Amino acid sequence: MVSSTKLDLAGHSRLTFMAGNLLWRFVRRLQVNSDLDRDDCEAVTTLPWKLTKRRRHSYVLREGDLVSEISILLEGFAERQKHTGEGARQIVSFAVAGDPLDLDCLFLGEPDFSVQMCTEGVVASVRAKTLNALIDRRPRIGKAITTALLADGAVFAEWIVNTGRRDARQRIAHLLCEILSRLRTQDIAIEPFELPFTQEQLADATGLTSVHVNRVLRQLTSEGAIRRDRRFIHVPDWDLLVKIADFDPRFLHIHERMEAAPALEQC
Amino acid sequence: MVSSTKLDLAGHSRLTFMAGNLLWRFVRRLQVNSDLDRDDCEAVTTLPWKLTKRRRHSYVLREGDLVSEISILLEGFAERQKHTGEGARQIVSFAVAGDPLDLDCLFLGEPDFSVQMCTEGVVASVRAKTLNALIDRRPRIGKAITTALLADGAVFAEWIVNTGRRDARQRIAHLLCEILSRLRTQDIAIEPFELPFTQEQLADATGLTSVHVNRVLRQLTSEGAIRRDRRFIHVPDWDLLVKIADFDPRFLHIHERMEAAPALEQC
DNA sequence: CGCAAGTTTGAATGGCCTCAATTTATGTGG
DNA sequence: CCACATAAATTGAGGCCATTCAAACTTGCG
Repeated sequence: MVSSTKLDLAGHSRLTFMAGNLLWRFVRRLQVNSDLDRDDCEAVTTLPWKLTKRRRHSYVLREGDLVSEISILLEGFAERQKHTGEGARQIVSFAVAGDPLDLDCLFLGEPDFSVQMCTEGVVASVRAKTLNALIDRRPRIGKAITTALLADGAVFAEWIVNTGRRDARQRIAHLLCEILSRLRTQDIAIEPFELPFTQEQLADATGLTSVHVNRVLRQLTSEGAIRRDRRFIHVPDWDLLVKIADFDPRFLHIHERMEAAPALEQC
Repeated sequence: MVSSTKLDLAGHSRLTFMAGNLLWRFVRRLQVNSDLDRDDCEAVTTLPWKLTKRRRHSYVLREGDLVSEISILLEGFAERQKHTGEGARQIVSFAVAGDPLDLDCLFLGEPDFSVQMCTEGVVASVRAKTLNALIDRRPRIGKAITTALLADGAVFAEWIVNTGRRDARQRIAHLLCEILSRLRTQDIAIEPFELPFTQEQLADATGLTSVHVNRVLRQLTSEGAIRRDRRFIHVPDWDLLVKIADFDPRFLHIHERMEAAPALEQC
């Protein structure tokens, strides 16, 4: 087991100390698809990360921004979104703790999307140059990053299927299944699961309107697939939800390699 | 300007010679996003590629296949598709000459999609091991491959926007604009543009039915945005089509670096 | 030339949208 | 801790875009 006591960051302010801990979530995310040894992991966590507390609805990145820093979500939820020329919004992915928010810009440059916080949360950022240097120094980390980004791409493809070929009820159920599955790989979601998305966010992620999402949520509730409490959604019957959603988790490319990951300390 | 006369492959059988020529299309595709010097380019083209002529509708790859070889499309059109549990098909991307077909499997392993030829065409394949070794030997090529794959991911994201937030007329117009833009980077499409997709393929790519695609195509024709001749679609008024489609090519991440690419000989 | 694949057209249906109003939650300042 | 303002959720009525079903027609291919 790796403790965080060796981090350069130890001894700083409480926030900084927590940061060192939280960064393991990013490492764990990389390890979902790749094998990284102890040295690799420490090389990642000991980069000069800058931690920022973010408020709900704040923008981490806007379309067209110059990306000189790369951001990782360590706590909370965020969304990646695009807009049509007519102003309609489409959410193209959600990020949970551990997920990179704009890492693909390291390769592609200028982003054609925005990233906005769904909840308050914590974001770690590091200079793109620094991260590039690390990748050059440690090809295995570069490969792990590439693989993680391509796994995100596979999720994009499934979203195309979701909006293109499933009805509203299936779309929403599928989205819920996906988010919950991804949370589990980070040991974040303990039953009962809770999701902090507004109905408008669910609508913009599924290509529906918030009015219709409201009606579908009611239907899913009456079916017993979900239970609701204010903005939070519980899933009392996972199997039922999976069945409704036509959910096959293979597109997530989650390899069961968690035993190799260091335990995530409580913060 | 770089000519291809120095290729090792020159002097082989006609097919092999053509192959060497055609492989520059893949190199050019990589150069859309990355800088590769002469040595890098030759390192790619001189890999032990195996060329295969493919018939229309044949499968290059099926979901769940073991991917021991990586395939590149050198001529023709192909589609990447997924299926829902209920059997509905959704096309998640089209490939044009030069595009990799399953290169992401090099990182992700088992594919969760199928690849099928839309037209007859030529596919180059090489052992995954061999390509991996090349990437390890030449990190710049690895980075170019990563970047090209992430650009494909950005196209996925735009497809989510397309199916989620545009109406049928815009969706089809947008798809046509995308394909034509990508063909141009390969100097393949000379006016008048021609597209070989069936209406069912357009439907499965846009989340519509073929019946409705037929009606929308007629509308686009009556508007003067396209002209049709059997299975082929001409675009007499590019600007009009772009306007209808709400098409902003930035999501394609095509950097105008074509002058650095070698001229593509006629075959 | 004949079958299969693809296109075209019509009619009826329905899933989801639009518009609009009301109720309930959330958050902020005093 | 209440009052207020704002954000989010809820509900109803009406309408349209795209679907479904079905049939005729055209093109492609062996």
